[in-house]
Amino acid sequence: MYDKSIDKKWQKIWEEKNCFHAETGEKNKEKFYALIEFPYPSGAGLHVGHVRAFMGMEVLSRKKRMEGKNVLFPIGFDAFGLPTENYAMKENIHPRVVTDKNIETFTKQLKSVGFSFDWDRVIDTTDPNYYKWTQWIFLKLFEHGLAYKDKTYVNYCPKCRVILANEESQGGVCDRCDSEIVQMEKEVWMLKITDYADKLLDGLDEVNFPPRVRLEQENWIGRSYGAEIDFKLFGKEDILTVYTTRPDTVYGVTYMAIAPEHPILEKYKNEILNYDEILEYKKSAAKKTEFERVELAKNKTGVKVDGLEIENPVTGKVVPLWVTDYVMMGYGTGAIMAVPGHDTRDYEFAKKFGIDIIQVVANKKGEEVSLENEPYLDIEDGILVNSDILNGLSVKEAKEKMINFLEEKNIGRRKKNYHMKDWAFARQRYWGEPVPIVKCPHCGLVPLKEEDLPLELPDVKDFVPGEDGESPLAKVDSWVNTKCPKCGKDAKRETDTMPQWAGSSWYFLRYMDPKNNDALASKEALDYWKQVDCYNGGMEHVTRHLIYSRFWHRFLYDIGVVPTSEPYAKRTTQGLILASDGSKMSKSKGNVVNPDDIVKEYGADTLRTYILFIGDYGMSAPWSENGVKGAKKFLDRVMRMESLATDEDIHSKELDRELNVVIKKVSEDYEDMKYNTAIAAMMSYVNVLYKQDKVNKKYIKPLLQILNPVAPHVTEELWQRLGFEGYIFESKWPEYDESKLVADEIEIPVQINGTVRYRITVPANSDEKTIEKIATENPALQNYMNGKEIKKIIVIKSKIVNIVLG
RNA sequence: GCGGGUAUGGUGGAAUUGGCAGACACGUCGGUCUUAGAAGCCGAUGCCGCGAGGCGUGAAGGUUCAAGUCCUUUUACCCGCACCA
Repeated sequence: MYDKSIDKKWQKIWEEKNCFHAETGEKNKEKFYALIEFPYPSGAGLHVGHVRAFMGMEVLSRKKRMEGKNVLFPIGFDAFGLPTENYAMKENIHPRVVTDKNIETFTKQLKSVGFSFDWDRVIDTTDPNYYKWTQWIFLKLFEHGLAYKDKTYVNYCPKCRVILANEESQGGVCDRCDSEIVQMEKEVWMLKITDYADKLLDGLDEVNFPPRVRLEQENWIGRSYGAEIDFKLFGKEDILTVYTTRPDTVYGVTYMAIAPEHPILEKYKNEILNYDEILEYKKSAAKKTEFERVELAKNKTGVKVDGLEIENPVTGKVVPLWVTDYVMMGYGTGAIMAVPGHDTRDYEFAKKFGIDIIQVVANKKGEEVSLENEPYLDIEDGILVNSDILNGLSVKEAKEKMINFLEEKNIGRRKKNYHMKDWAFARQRYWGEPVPIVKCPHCGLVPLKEEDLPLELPDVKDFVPGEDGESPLAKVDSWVNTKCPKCGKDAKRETDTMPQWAGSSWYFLRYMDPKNNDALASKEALDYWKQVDCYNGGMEHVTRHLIYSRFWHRFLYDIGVVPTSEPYAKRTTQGLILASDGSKMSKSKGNVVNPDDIVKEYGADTLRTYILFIGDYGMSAPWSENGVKGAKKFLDRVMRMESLATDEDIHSKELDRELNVVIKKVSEDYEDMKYNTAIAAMMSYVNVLYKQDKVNKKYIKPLLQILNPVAPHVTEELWQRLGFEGYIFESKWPEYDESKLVADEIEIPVQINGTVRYRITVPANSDEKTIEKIATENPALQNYMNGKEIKKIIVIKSKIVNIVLG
């Protein structure tokens, strides 16, 4: 029986021996850096989802160590953030105290599952010795013009009283509390991630990410190729620049449209005859929630601007200007050239407001098509018509020709555009890294000197943020008031803190050298560990943490701090664990499974084995209490092999084969993260051993070794009981013997017209001719002949025979 | 609306990429052990049929000697983005 009391015994030994510590710079071993997304230490404690997410790399790490690699498998805590702060406010405890307590709980829980982390390298993003370097990177970004302060429209969550990045307000709701986001104009710190859009896209070619991860990042960055065109305000000096991906359709422009927030409205308010009406529209548009905007998408609204007209610089044609909220200030230039003939939105708008619709792209034969009910969108093989110099060209040719024309005439230019926006990098909260910048009335924004880092959070009693997005730090006069590092005169500190994603954007570098006081990590450590070899985490971080950290890392590479351009060579993802009814586990539904309970009742190895056996690692799967019992039963059977084991000289060709097959299968499946089938193969092997009265220990020893990464406590215990030398975790990974994988004779199914009818036994390496002969000579064939003749025989060596009768 | 994914027994899930569908496990049934139960061990278990046999991978077509796997059409659910100009 697997008695859970052995868990503690081995965990104590591993801890005392410090077995899983990785030494930087070891020359005679190949390095392997396995990374898991470090947890946020919430009060809820460890979740079975964490265990699944960590187990993938845990198995790989233990295997690689046995294969003689120098494995870095670290753990830490991403501890800044709102939940801790909210809890601290509610209970009136300092977030430092809450964080320390939660980290302690997590640590205990992680150790009770038996994870083989390097506990000497634990990091905590809220430790000043850590965030000193988060601030240092910020200063470098500032120095290189990638951190700037700007007054823009930002996403604001009224409930959390905090500004959110685009990535944190997907779908128009707050990442944290699901409240509706409002747009607010505010001056905040931004990081110029858009400068890195191309590098982030191109870098995807250098790494091994799952296709859907790659795709989501590509879509999120959203690069498009097109042109900017400078339209003229008719009779004025000003121009109205638009961005379009379809410069070929410029002859089809019948009106122009701008976002309600477009500055040109303010500038020309004295000449706009219906300015009041437009202001009214602007107000009502701002009031619409994200939800309403999407819901009402089909019903376009807008107001015509009386008093301003726009001249098409290519055709000279003058068209009306409209204000509409289907044009966004945040994308392109906030203004579009509307081509209702070939754009769905423009078409709907034109139909509703009775604006002309002109066809400029015809089908591939050059025939115009009816625009009665819908726009013509087939750009694949369309031919340009009604377009003067572009007539007769394909869409692709016309685009090129028009862009060249625009650049020649200096009325436009080739332009790439991105969906991704700059990163709003400020939170109006206490529990975050202070921004190391001083606001000086004389010198402007002045960075702190490097030697003055870390800029520590002041110890305060009141963490409640102000009503209108004011940071609680603003209330701490003694901290806010300081001297300008440049001129020495009175100045004030920046009171916003960094967002939660700051600390996690570089933590994988700190693991390489976690206690260094002179650099984020030493050059020696960075050069040795280079980059993460395999990084496992959730899909939910693909457009947040994974983009942010790739951005920071690429920046650090560009300024010569790190030796590789990409932080993660390979990315893998685990699926969700659902509740037993298939719904999501959630605190409110009360269906969360606590790993502690499983460890206490069934032992750590049961939890580990079950979670890996639950299904395909990348797919979600429902929790099953019976499944847990099944895993326990398997481990019990493994333990009971003790009574099967013998030193007697019993050998079997069949067992030799089974053993070599299972070693091969499990070794390969672990690498492919197919843990469920690896465990199934080991179960089958155990079933085979149970058929024997006695089993020589040589058939058990390698099984324990390949099972060790999954069930380290059980295998370590049985290893010791069977008297094998040393500890199993430091034994050498077993190799399989290729020559022993195949049996002497194999059974091959024979199909008649595609249905299996009988089986034949042939020598393992028989050729097609021999197999055909044995198959056709089998008397069973006669039962199916019935006067028919053999039309064809297909023989697939060592797999199948199909005899076609007719 | 666009992009991606999934669908296989009573259940969770396998299936060298076109070659025995249902590995492994749960559940159920039977046997064994026991005074009895539990645990263990052994066996059976896709569906219909007494049987020969037939039918079976969301649905409908197709290609092929052979299809869960490839093609065409389609349905449901999940995930991501969303007026992307």
